Amino acid sequence: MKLQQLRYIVEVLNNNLNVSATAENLFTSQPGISKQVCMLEDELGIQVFERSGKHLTKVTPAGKEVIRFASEIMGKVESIKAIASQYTQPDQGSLNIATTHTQARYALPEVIQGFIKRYPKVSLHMHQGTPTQISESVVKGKTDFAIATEALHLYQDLIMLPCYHWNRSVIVPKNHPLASIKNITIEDIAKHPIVTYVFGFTGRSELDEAFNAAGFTPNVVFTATDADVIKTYVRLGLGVGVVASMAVNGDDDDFCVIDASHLFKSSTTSIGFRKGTFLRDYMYEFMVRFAPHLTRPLVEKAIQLKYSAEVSKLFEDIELPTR
Amino acid sequence: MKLQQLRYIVEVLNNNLNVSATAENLFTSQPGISKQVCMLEDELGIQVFERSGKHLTKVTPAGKEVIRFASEIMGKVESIKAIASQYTQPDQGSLNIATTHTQARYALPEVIQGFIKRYPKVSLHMHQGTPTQISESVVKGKTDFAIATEALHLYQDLIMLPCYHWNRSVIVPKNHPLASIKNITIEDIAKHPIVTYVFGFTGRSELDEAFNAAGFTPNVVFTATDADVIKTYVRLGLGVGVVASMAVNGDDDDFCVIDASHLFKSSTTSIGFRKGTFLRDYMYEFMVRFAPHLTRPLVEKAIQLKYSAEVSKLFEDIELPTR
DNA sequence: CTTGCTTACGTCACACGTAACGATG
DNA sequence: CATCGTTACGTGTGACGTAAGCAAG
Repeated sequence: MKLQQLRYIVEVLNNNLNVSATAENLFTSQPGISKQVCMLEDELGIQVFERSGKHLTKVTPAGKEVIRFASEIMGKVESIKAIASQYTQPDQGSLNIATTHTQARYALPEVIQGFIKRYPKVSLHMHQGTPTQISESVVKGKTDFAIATEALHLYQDLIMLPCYHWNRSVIVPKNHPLASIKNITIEDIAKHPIVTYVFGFTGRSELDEAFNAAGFTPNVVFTATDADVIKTYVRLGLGVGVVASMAVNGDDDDFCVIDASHLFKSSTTSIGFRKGTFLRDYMYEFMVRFAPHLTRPLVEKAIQLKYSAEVSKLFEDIELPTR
Repeated sequence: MKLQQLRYIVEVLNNNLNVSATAENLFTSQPGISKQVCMLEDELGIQVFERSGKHLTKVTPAGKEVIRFASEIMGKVESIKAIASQYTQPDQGSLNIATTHTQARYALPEVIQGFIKRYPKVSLHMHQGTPTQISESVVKGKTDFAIATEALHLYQDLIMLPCYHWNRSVIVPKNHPLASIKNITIEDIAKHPIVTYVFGFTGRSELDEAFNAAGFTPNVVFTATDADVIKTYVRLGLGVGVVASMAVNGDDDDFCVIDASHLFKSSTTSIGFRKGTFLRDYMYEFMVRFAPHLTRPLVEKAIQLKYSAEVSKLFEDIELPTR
């Protein structure tokens, strides 16, 4: 059994069982991969992939389990390299952050600015995507951190640490009837068409929940994955916008911004990373900059835990900031 | 980076930094290992081992971390092999159990008899040792299961599942003064010299605790690691024996056996295995035979957890047998 | 007929073993 | 001087790339 063979089966799966594509991505020859995969299967005495003729059609049950372990092994190999770099070039390396537009646009800029100043030699990459894509990218080891409000908790192989709570605001054009109402209610909003986040994004579920609880059905006429787009359509008069408050804290003085923290349950944004991987010093530093309560000892303690319930417990007594 | 290189550094550490000894154990040449270790160090750009001249003296801090990951990788490599065997020869394989004399002699025979009958092709190996040796042997991946009352909980990389409670009995020769006392107390026992387990073995700590709590100092004149030896010395009139009740449930009619379950806190024997390894079907089967409440779904649930506190919680509502 | 996996074959790296060398205690 | 790790060198396995063969949609 060779490390390459394990890498190959993992990557073949990541490339939808297309060996040719895998070969291109790994900058090697297609027969090379094919042969190594067969040799591994021979050595193990099992098929990892099912074949119809000469095409790989799917992964066998045994293959799934093997690939799962193989993937963990590759992760740990990366960790060993990271350990080495940590000792040879503590201030150099790369930091890949997978996150949503909301975080990238409103929560992260300041943190990243400070981080880059402190670690100018670390090359920082932002990968934007849906919460699901984000989580999977971290699980697969393509990115180091996932930062999102949704979906992270669905992945058992992620360690997920709460960072901050945030609330929503309602935005309407200045001449809109809602602009003059005091103590706005769900009922008030329900009378108007709504423009907000796509389902599965940026705490969208809390919105639906609040309407449900109040006995109304929200008339969502338009959804987008980011607040900038939502704002644009609110400006066009398409409806009432419901967005994260941090997205309207700035200089949007062509809007009327109505705080809605009393209407919707606050959401929590978390940072997640892959279980069992080594974290560079600068990664700890990034976390504490993003969420000051995530000190290194606390994070290390959380890493020891595995079950999300235990992690929640650890954070029970910690006051998270609200933005 | 090659799997062998990782195996080599792990094994060199296991052999107390003696490369020659490592080579012998791995049935390969000493220069081969030496070279691969150097090559790995070159590739990583760090020293794994500190050298004084040409002797390996100790492991560098970076080396410790690297070896930790390397060891996990080797464990997962074994898991992949186990998965393959599970699919090719579900009833064949090996089962290595590390345990203490008490378990091997009194708790396991029946279970093992049944197990061998069900899985005649599985080769079963018992490794006797101190609780510490047992735990380490599992942590290092040399054995599959650790079964013991003590020390297991000290190892973070072990998943440890409670199996059964057990109590102690006092044994004295038939003509001994204690033989005629009704409702025996700690005070009664404290008047006599005591023969019991070595510290760190078979729930010895509970014995000291009980004496302490009652305000007496036990006069322990002789300790042994197993009940058979203890019995022998009780027969010689050396003192009063305090042993696990399961060790005297048989045909020891030359003794007076006095139940002492009201005097000492009961102990719990656990089974432990290495975190993150694949368990063969027959391993699950072994566990459920040893401790009927350890059904496969329950064990799988426990595997998901990582923190011992969570495991304890999982078993809170489960009634363990007492022997 | 195109896409895509496998087989065949030649080349080159490299893992391993033997033997000699050198350092430590 | 005995133990033990490194260096030197020769050999053979095997990983990889190129080219040809062949099944599926």
